[in-house]
Amino acid sequence: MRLSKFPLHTAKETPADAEVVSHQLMLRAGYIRKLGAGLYSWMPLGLRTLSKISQIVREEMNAAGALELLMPAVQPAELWQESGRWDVMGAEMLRFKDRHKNDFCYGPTHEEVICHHVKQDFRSYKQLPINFYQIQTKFRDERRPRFGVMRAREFLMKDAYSFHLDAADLGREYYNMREAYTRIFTRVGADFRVVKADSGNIGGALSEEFHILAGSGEDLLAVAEGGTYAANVEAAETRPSGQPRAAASAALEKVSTPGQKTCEQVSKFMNVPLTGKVKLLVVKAADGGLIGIALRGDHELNEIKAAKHPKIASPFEMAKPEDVQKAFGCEVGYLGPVGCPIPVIADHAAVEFADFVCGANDNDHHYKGANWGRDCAEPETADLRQVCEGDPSPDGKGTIKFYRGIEGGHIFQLGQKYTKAMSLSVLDAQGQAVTPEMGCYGIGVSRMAAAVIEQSHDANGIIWPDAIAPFRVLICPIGMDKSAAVKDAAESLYTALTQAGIEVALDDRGQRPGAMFADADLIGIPHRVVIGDKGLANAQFEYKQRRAASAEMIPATAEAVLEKLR
RNA sequence: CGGGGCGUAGCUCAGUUUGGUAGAGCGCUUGCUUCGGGAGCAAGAGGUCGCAGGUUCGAAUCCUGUCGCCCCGACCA
Repeated sequence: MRLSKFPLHTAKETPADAEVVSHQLMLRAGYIRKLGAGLYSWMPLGLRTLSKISQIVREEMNAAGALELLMPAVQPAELWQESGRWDVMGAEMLRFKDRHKNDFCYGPTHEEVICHHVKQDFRSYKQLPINFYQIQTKFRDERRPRFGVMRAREFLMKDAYSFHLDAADLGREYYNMREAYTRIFTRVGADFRVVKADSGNIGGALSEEFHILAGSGEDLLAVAEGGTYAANVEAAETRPSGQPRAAASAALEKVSTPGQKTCEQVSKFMNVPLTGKVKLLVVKAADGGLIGIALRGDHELNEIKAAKHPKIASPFEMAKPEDVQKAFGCEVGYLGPVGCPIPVIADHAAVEFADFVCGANDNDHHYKGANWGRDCAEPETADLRQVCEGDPSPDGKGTIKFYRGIEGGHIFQLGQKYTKAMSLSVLDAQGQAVTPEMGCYGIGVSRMAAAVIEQSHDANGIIWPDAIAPFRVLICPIGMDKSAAVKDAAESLYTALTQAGIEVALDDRGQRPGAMFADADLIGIPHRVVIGDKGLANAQFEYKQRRAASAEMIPATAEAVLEKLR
């Protein structure tokens, strides 16, 4: 590609509304342009990278035995009513009517549609297993789109759906996809981790996320140092310590603690560590009433775990302060398990110590020397808290450390949730109707481009891995319009590399060197060849890898350049 | 959804408090000089000041409405 014929709209100044580095650089380098909130056009330069990621995904999905198809982005409401998600999805799903006043949505995902098609054409166990995928534009009306294409409303996604006769075969395909994803993320050049995940409102049993590690990531990951455990903190388990609780040694004593409402305040006021306090949260119970959740003073509730507890309402909802006042006769801030008027579930860690401090269920008062079993009932326990950095890994191997990550892929074993809802069945070898097991596997293709930039950039701009760079090599001729030697050398190198199948760009815009170098660094082309009279006098090109600190001189031949690309 | 902020040239922003002929830098066009890390000089082009209504002799500026965009929050015992 000759840059004189290619729209390279780079900017020196950082756009005002871009917060994260990838968004800033993609705008400055002209990869994307914004159309509206969470809506971006991919300009020719950006589309080259986006297409490369798509192609890697496509190649690995094909190699893994999945079959590409393409479904409509617009979907009729009936399918969603059938699965029961028309009412569940909420405002995130963009809905509209056609001219006949029929309801439609712009597909946020395609479980319903693929189930519909499998139902149309699949009758026999002999036709299973099958894995369909597509690379397609999705729309999710995010409550708050941000970070450019990283959390856009419209985005490019690879979504795959597999169908199986039994759970064992689903498990096999799940690991097949896990392997394919690992190859995809590796080829794209990302530093990533596979972590256990919460399956969210998609449902299903087992699920894992592929996270691209970056400090700006929206997700917090709990990874075991010195072990293999890794999970999104949303899903990271905690385990009882296994240490027996010390015997009660102090008498229960009510203490005046005027105005001390938070754990931190009480801890400081009474001079006890946060780890010696039990806090009580009041939430909506599954039966419509209220239920207390006891946590150690320094721990935080994991709402996702709470919502999964059979006695706690799902979706999770904190009790209103008025309702707490009515039930306890005191303000939120003085609640505790001793003399608690509602049932209590405790996190494991909240029952592992004796002589604790807690709210007295009386304004401006706390208890000290409180003990489970003596001053209040031994509560039911469960894993309800957020994992902490430094916790032992739940599998016993290693210690938890936190990382930030950008979710680039997510794989699920859905089981029969959708196949059942959509009344899908095939006949097995015995002629019996069987509901297939289903898996689904997504990759945020457009997000991945931004995530790689978050991970790979410097003060001058993007640093693309070779595999997804819009061009692998950029030729910068110095004084091309003045020097016939430079022009000839640049043209013949350009031709030779093109013929060798290398994606090469020739900066024939007639820019000054500084401007060419600044653009080269900003758009992040991994290999740069500078051709000038000085070098040619010694039969040399200057070669520089984008990531390298300095350039080197190489023989002025296409072979020498190709050698550098190997 | 709640809170805060911003809409003025392609981009980044002044100007609004205190109403009086629309500004700068970058970018763009032309010419000359320059030419190894975003050149210099000169001459230009480019804005119904988000939109609608109102107040006023006069509105980018004041008032009302509206649309768009951005940020923060949605863990509290």
